[in-house]
Amino acid sequence: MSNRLRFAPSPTGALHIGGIRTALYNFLLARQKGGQFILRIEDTDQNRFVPGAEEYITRSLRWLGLTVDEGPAIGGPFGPYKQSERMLMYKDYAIRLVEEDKAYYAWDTPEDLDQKRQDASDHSFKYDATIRTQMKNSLSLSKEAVAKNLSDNIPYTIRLKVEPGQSIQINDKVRGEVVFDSAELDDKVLVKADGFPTYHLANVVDDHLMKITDVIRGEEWLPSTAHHVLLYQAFGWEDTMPAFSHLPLILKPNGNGKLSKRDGQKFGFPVFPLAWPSENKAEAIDGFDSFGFEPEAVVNFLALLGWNPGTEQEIFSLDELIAAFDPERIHKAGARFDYEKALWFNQQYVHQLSFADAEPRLKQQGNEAGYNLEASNLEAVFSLLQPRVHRLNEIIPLAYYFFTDTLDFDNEAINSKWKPEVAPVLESVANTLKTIEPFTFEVAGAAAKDVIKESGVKMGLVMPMLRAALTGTIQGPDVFAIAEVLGRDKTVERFLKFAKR
RNA sequence: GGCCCCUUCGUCUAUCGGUUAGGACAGCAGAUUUUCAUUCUGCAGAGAGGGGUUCGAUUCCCCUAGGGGCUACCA
Repeated sequence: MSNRLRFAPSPTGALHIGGIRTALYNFLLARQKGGQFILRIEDTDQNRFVPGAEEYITRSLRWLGLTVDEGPAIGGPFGPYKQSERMLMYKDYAIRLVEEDKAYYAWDTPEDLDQKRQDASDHSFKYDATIRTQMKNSLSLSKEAVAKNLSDNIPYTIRLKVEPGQSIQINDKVRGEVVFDSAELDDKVLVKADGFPTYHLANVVDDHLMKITDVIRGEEWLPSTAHHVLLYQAFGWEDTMPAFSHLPLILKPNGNGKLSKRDGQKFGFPVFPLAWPSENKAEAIDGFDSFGFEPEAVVNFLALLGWNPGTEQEIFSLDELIAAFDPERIHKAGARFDYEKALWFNQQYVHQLSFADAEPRLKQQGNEAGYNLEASNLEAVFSLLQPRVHRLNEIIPLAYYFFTDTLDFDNEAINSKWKPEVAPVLESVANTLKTIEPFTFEVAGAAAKDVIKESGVKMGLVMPMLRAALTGTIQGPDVFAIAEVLGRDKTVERFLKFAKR
């Protein structure tokens, strides 16, 4: 049987890059093994549901090129793929466990439990074998009381009956053998009082029903994996239990703890693939897309955050990643998010971009900035600026002087270098360029340099002013390369105008 | 507090007992670009600490320290 992997986010908001990396690793292994990559929406918590989150997840995966084989939008042989649409079955599975004495009904209210937690001095309260006979459940109550509670429809939870004295061994692809003592485990809630399953139940049932073979998920799930193993055993599914790989967490760039939503806003870099639009501006969040990142670069960067193939190759296409990926080479320790390195990866991809790839986006960015791009040679502009930027969306602002005649002069920098004797030189350069043929950067450049030399004014004084005349700033691409793209008329006009400033 | 995981340059990492501990990002210096960016070259920079095992430990084991996760009727 082929490998079946799933990415199972809960739609509680924008997906951050930790989740994206999890999705990516699942995708890579599925593709490498010729198996299926499944999207399952785990929306069993009604309170945390966020409208639009599921759609955001779908859009993010599409943007990154992680195509889904089975999922809510496209269906598949094991659907539905949204847990809220699979509601009825979970409880039946749990009740089956109750009937086999592997789980039980519990009528303790959240208030009861809170009280118990407060009564215990530290964090010592644990709903487990040592305490369950003192609680309100179908193990401690008389048969009659249980029957009455049930017939009275008093809301209950169903808890897994964890028997102490067992050693639960997990063979994790990343971490090796991890052992838990069942005496340390609590009787996890399987079904909540509202009838919804908890993650633990729904996850195990669905992974079994959807024939999932490999579970790749975040490290935060490692402790509860012991419960999941117990569940597989309770259901008699241990033979088809998936292989587990628990991923290291992505940490804050500096300081302690895992990367959070807030870090993006705090440090000024994206932590989400796509921008999360919101009418409330304070809630709107930037994404790698709105920062001008290439999806391929994000994939490449994330793939190498916590995993590497053991070679010195750094740039990987998605296909190369699929070929090279190996869960056993996933690093164990958490990895700090490094925005500078992400930028570097993006630069590598931006420099590889063809004009055909870039053109539609440049046009859109130009239009959004209010420029009319039609009059200029966008392809030439692109090739001039491409090697200079880390992100595609830096080009239009940097190249604004090709799209407007209203220059934004950097007067502070210009005035500090301006000498009056430069003005006549600018004029003679302009006059020379009026007739020079052909108007290319080599020919025009050579001619202009001759004029400057003859004038006796230092080259270092004139050149910055030529650039300032064309662009408004004293840094940027080669002056005559700009001039060629700008064309003879505009070049001459700007030189003359600047000479009279 | 308890349980579990982790620990190589500032950061991401290679090394599967014997290496001048390699690479990348960032940093610094130089070259190119009469600017800036790019590009190229070079420099600097690491095995948390302590015990073992071994002829030999970054590598295996233990302890300590530090970091992280979990400890919800959230996922």
